[in-house]
Amino acid sequence: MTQSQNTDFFQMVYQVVRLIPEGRVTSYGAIAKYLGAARSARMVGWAMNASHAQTPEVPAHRVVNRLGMLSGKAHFHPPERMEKLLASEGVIVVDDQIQNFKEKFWDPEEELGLD
DNA sequence: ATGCTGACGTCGC
DNA sequence: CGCGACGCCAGCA
Repeated sequence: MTQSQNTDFFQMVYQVVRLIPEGRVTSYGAIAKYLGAARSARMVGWAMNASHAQTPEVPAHRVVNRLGMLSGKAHFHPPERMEKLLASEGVIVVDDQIQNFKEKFWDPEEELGLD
């Protein structure tokens, strides 16, 4: 935390999202919570908005709402790209809903460690 | 400069 | 147990 803590929030989100292993998914709130902004889940999604501009392509398709629903699917290029990527990684999506979401869920706090 | 919206989530009633 | 309102912060009208 020696660094700033302003707009770096976005960078933090990208960082965590990039750590998501293939075939796994996480939720905006999980990331936000891990960053210490559980009430700022919206910002996580907003960060995803700019994620496409990031050099290391951020796997935003691995980030969904806590319901396992492809809420941001409509924001992809094209929208079907999201489930296509997920399906390519072994994540089954039906009706914009991830199957076995709880099983595919990847919690940064649990995988990366609380700290 | 002010206000509303937005890829969500939690708290309240 | 179901629905409503609020909070978070940044971008855009």
